[in-house]
This record gives sequence, C-alpha cells and structure tokens, in this order.
Amino acid sequence: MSYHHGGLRAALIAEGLRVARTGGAAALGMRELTRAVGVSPNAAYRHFADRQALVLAVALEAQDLLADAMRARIAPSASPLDRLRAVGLGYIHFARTERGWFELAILTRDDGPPGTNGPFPAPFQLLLDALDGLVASGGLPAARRAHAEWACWSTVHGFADLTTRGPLRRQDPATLDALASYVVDTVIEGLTSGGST
Amino acid sequence: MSYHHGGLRAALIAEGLRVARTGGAAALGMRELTRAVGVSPNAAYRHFADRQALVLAVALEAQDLLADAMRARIAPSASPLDRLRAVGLGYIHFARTERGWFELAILTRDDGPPGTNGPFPAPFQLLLDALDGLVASGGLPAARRAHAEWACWSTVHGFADLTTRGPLRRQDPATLDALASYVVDTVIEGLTSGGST
DNA sequence: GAGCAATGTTGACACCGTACACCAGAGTCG
DNA sequence: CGACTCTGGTGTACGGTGTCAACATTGCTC
Repeated sequence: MSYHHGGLRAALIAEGLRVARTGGAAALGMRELTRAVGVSPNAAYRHFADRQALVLAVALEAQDLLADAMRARIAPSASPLDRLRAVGLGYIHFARTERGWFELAILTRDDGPPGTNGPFPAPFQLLLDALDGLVASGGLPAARRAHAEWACWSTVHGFADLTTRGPLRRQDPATLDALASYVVDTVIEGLTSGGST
Repeated sequence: MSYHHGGLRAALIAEGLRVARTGGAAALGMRELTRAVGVSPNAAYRHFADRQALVLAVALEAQDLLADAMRARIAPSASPLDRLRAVGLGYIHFARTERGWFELAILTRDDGPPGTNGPFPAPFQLLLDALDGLVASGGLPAARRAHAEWACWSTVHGFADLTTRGPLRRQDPATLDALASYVVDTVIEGLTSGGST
C-alpha cells in the first residue's frame, strides 16, 4: 500500500458518511476528510471536482439510507393507508434520529435544465408508490390523485424540518411522536375527504 | 466622524440585510460586512459576540420583514378562512420571492432550556391569530383547534422549503402558484373535515 | 522495458473567523 | 484645567479553510 490508496473515492464517501452523521453537511471538509483517510488534501480533487461535489456524493448515500429506513418501517402486511402513513412517519423518524444524514439526504443537486426534475430520488418514489397503492385499493379517488404527492411531501418534510432545525427542535420525543401522527393523519384526511379540486 | 462610527451595530445589520437578500445567510461574513461599512473587521466584535450573533441579529430583522409581507397579503375585509389562506400563501410567496431573507427568517436561535419555546415569532403569531379567528367564526370546531398550528405550519413551511431548496426549485411560477393554493387548501380541508382526533 | 495515463504529494495563495494588545476620543471628577 | 476611565475603534497574528499549479509515483499496455 501507501502511495496509491486504491479506493480513495469510496473511502472518502464512507468517512464523510461517518462524520456527517453527527456533524451534518458542514462537517464535510476537504482537509478533514482527507486527513482522516490518511491522504493529502489535494488527492480528493482527483475524484471530486470540488467540495460541493464530494458533499453531493455523500448526500446520495444518505438518500439511500433514508429510503432504507423508510422501507424498514413499512410492514409487508400493512394496508395501503398504513403504508402511506408509514412512509410519512418513517421520513419524520429518520429526520429526528439521524439529523446529520437527513440534512444531507434532502440536499438537491442542481442539475438539468429548469423545469425538468431528473429521476425521482428513492424516498420520493416510495411516497408515489404508496399513493398509487391507495388509489388502487379505492382508498383515494383517482380524480384526487394528481399532485397529492406534493401535499404529502410538503407536510411531512415541513414537520421534519420544524423538528430538526425549527421551533420543535427541543421538544420531547413522546410529544413529537404524537404530533407527527396527528400531522400525517391531517394531510391524509385532507386528501381523502370530499373537497372540490 | 471617522474613528468612532456611531451606529455600527445598526449599520452592520442593515448591510447584512442587503447582502443576505441575494446571498442568503452564507453571505454574511465578518470581514465582508465590516469592509462594506468601512470599518476594521474586529470592530464588529464590540457589538456581536461572534459571527453567529450577527447572523441572528440580521435574522430577527428578516423575520419582521416576513411578518410584514404576510400581513400585507391579508385583506382587512377577508373572511376568517381567507385570512388563514392568506397567511399560508403569504409565507410561501415570501419564501419564493425573497429566498435569501427567508432562509434567515426561519433560522431559530437556540436559547432557553429544552422544552420551552420563547415568545412566538411574529409570523407564527399571525398563524395562531388566523386559526383562533376561524374558531371564533365557527369555521373550525374548537375541539379540533389543538395542534392545528403545527399541521398548518408543517405543510406551508414544507412547501416553502421544497420550492426554495428542494425539487420544486426550478418550477415555473404559475405552476407553483397553483400548487401552493392546492396544498394550502388540502391542509385546511384536513383540519375542518370531520376526522377522529 | 518504454511510455502513458491515473493517482498521489508538495507548496503556495487568498480567504475566513477571531484572540490579543494597543490607541482615539468623549465624559467625568478633583 | 488636567488626569482617569469607559467605550469603541485599529493592527497584527494565528490557525483554519478550499483550491490551483507543478511535480512524483505507480500500474497498465504496447
């Protein structure tokens, strides 16, 4: 070993994930990461254009971790409605328990021309599937399916942000659990009850 | 003039507001701000403990600007329901049109012991008032008033974040306007329709 | 084995936040 | 009037950062 590290790129991402878990995105420094991996600062530039690129690479991993955590909370035998609940509550729970990773996971890379959204990230896809499942089971009128994902995501993501960086930051877990359920149920109620548009 | 500046503190905050409008919180640097005001970097430390303190002082101003913008969108003759809508849509509109200020306005200073939230910030108070008004007018059963603010704030704030930093960032304004109305109406529907809790 | 592309290293630059010691000016008191 | 002190500024310096340019080393291929 020594001069050529081998899997520097992977090693940097792995270390980044470790560091970001407690320190968030701000803790991902070129010098700090390369130091931890035992390599000179500039070595990283062979694998990442700049710091931002490294952060986004770590963010991609964090996004997968978020998706995994959400999937783990969906009971295979659950009803479509409960699956939708689990998606939302899983998102919120991950945000609360893995604050650093969550901060990364919701980082959006600005690629593509304005207007287009690339392939949807895995966590968002889980939400789309849950909504489609609800429609298929008759739990949500097909006519009301359009844009439902944005209502759900807004609420769940907003709650996650309030508990992560906002005024609910220091609330005790029990209260937050109850609030989370209430908030998720409220959007679902809004979606499924008989409004106009 | 010259050696003693006089209103350095106010001048720094004002300049900070100017800079942050386009650059967000990250643009608020000790050196940059003091340079713009024409003073040595360390002068700022007579008025702010550190950079964070300066940022929070500017954030407080931004919070007022947000509240003002929201108030400006509430028609005095509007129905309680429309007032609630205006509060949410005002919040979202401000986030979209004043991205830098918005980023500051939602910054929470971590004061106080865990569990307590200090006096509510002005924008949040507007939401509370709107909800109370809706209850008073019979538009919302008093039994369902509890925690309603968190459902509303989660949704509205989440949507604002999605359009500001998230996947809706590059969506065209017309689409966002429609989506915003839809999302706000969905939560309100969830609150007012006949659920359980 | 020679040449080459990939992947490291070293050194330097410009910038940042901030700690420490010092100085200018205004106000007060003997 | 002159000295004393308080407030709010200045200068210098330290350790940290991201990043560029030039150079060294290694493994792959002809």
